[in-house]
Amino acid sequence: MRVGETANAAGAPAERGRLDKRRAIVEAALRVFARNGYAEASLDMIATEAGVAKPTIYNHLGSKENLFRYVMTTTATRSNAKALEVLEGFPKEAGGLRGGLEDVAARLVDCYCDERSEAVRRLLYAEALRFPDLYDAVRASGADQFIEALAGRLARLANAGHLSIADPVRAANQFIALVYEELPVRSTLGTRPLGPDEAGEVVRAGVDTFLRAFAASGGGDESAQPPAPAPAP
Amino acid sequence: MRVGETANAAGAPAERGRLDKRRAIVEAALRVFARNGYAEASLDMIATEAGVAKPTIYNHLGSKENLFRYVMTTTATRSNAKALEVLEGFPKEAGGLRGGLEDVAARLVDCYCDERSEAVRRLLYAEALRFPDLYDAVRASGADQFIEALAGRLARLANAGHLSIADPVRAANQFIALVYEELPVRSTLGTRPLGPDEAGEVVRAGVDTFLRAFAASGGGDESAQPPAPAPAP
Amino acid sequence: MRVGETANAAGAPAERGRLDKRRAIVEAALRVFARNGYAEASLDMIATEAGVAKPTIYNHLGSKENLFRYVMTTTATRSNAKALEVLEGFPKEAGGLRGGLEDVAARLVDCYCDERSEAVRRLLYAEALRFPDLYDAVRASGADQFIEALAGRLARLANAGHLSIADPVRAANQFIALVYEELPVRSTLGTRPLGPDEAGEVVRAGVDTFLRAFAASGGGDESAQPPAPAPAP
Amino acid sequence: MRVGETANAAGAPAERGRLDKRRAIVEAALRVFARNGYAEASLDMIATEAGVAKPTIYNHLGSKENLFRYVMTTTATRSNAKALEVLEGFPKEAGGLRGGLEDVAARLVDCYCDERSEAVRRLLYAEALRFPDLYDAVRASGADQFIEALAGRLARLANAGHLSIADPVRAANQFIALVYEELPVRSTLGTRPLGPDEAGEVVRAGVDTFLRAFAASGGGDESAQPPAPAPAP
DNA sequence: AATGAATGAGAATTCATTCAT
DNA sequence: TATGAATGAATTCTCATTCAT
Repeated sequence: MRVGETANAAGAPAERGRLDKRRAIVEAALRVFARNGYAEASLDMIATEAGVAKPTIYNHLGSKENLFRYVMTTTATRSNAKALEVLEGFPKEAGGLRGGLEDVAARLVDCYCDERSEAVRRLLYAEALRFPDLYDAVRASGADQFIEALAGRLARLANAGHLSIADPVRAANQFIALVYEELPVRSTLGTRPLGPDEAGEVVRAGVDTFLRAFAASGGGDESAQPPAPAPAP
Repeated sequence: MRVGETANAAGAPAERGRLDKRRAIVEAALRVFARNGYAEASLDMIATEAGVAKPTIYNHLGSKENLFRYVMTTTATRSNAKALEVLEGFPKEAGGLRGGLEDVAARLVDCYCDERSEAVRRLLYAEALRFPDLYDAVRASGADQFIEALAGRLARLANAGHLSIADPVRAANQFIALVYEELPVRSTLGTRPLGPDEAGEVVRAGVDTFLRAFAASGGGDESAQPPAPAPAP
Repeated sequence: MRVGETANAAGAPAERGRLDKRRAIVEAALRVFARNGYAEASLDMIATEAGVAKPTIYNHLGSKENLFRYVMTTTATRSNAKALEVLEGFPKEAGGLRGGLEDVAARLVDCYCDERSEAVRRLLYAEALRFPDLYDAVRASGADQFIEALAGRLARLANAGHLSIADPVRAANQFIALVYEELPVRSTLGTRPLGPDEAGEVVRAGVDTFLRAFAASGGGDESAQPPAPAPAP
Repeated sequence: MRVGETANAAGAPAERGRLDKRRAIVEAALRVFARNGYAEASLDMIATEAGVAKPTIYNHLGSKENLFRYVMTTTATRSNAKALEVLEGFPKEAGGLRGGLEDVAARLVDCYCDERSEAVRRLLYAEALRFPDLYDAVRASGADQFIEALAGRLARLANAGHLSIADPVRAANQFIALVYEELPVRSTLGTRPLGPDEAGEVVRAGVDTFLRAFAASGGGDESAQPPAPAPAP
């Protein structure tokens, strides 16, 4: 039994203990990698934090590199699932469009700013050269799917005449850029907590700009926000 | 006897060699850190690549950590200087506004995609937790200055009635987000070269969205781009 | 229901499987020890190669050290039995003496060059210090018995006047030295296959020298070989 | 400066200390390898026994494997030099032939039974599979040279009519086999000291058999030894 | 100022062995 | 009886750093 396996549904009690250990290892590993980066995370730390002996990690995951890959893809997949759930609340009509977008954006940003997501993002950057394939794998199982789904939602709104969008994929990318990209800077790459509603402000401003750009021209945007007062930098 | 950089006739040869070594060390260090990350960059590699003995690095820079800080801030400062130069070409009138913005954005993106900048960005992410102060230092001496300057330029255009911007700092951030943020993904965090004009497309689309959102409402945008046909993703 | 080869009605099936496992373990162990030496042979390898679980080895043989001892003495005993069989063809008269000795020597050398014998010899050398008693045990159950038997045969020939031998044990040792000792060198200690008839040449030359030295002085050696032309080294 | 180097004649004082350390490492390594075999010799032991820190071994010799190779070839080369010296006393005339051969053989056997030689022999056997090339290298720089030299001496005696030898290389091999090969068995592969004159007896008996076989036929062997009384096995 | 040499501390990984089932 | 899982101990090797020159 090795890495890729999924638990057999009705596990024997022994199997149960085994899976507990495995889970403990993976969770500890994410924490330790997040705190220290790949190179400076030692298996000693991970073993201690997981409450298992070092060789147990090797029994389960094979090697440090493999453990890292597993932790990263697993975590990214979980994050992605949450992000996709967010899309279910995507507005489908013009009525409440702004509010709907803000809501979706806020919850999306929440996913992105989750401690684990931030950790994965930092680690991907950090190890982009050591694990070039990993970035692609994580994107494929994560952000790319999300972009596609978001593009589909935007296209529907455009088809219905509520938005004016030529290239939905690009618009999706721009949407995310507008509502999120200022935040890593403000949180020092997810290292420092954001102030209350700091994310909210960025989200509202981002959605505002997005709607200014893409709201269907004749479009009665019911609640065109008045120019907000400049927040402190 | 230490002499400044102004026409010192005599006495420099020894001092000259010393500075050469220091420069060689710093340059080698950037390359090695960029390739391997902080933890896996060994002073042996750096010393070899710089053509000096290991203790010489200590003589000049004190410690690995200090060398890293020095390399990062120095490089970031240099990058920033280039970015600020770009702003000098910023358009000041409505005529040629789109072209001017595209030009500025293109050159800015060029700076951001420079090998050294990408390396610094990756390293900042990677070591955000180990060197939390470093991120702030680099931002302060780099991107923050640039944002402020860009915000100033935008504000001038707004004052002149060419753009409609309530919060120039936020608009500056959004400008950068729109014209740049898609690129790291496409280049695998600066690890893979971009296709020809891949950056150009992103830049044009970003400026287009920016102008849709912020062009002064009555504003005769001389060349309002028609909705582009959707490019292949 | 599995039945043994003697008509034991009841009780054997489980026992049968057990013995099979034991045999599999011992055989796998010999191969693995031979390939890797004692220290670098892991019980994992042995278990895998034997097709059993690691603890099963402990159930059967107790410990790595004990397994090693058992494998070595067992194998040596088997080798010895074969060598003793060879002696049954030992010539008993002057007629065909040379041919008979060559024949015996050839078959003896064959035993010595058997893969398993070579392995045991290498392992004995390798572990002479770690298992000093093992060497004696293996000698006692192996080569020493053979020397004694060979000495007996030579003594009989001497008594019958066909050979002139003062100390039969020493002569036996010298016989073996003459017909065998060049071979380990040529086969890199049993690690490389010998060329065709490489062993044959050494054997013939050895027997020739032996007969020159020990043929009964008046002795009509029926086929005193003329000095052979020097073979290529 | 690396492995193969020989000391520069007039070493600076610093260089002197360096060479001392290197020598200490190599000598300690031979002892530890001899006691424990390759696999069970740890660099910790070697470092401790040499009185240096572990990394110093790596600085000097690069890796455990390389250290082993170096120790083996170095030691073998030294042994060989001694063996070749022995040949200088080789008898050149019929007069005193037996005594001369016995003398040479005794001193040769002394070389072979030297603690270091025995250790190298054991290690070669032990690691024949792990380091197949090493055996050849050691033979080439050691025993093979000696065999050739001995063959030359025997050929001279044959040319002069004092011996009757068809194939001198083979005769050289047989000479060594006769005077030496019984000894490893008696000393448990060099692991146990030989009794007083145990080697002497084997040597005399070996030379006796050799001369019986190869003394020039008409040859007045001045002191044809009477058949010795059989010694106790 | 620059360097060759040396080292203490710590890294990943493997192994013989033992439980609990 | 046979086994999957777990582990303490030990291995090779690397690294940042310091001396003596």
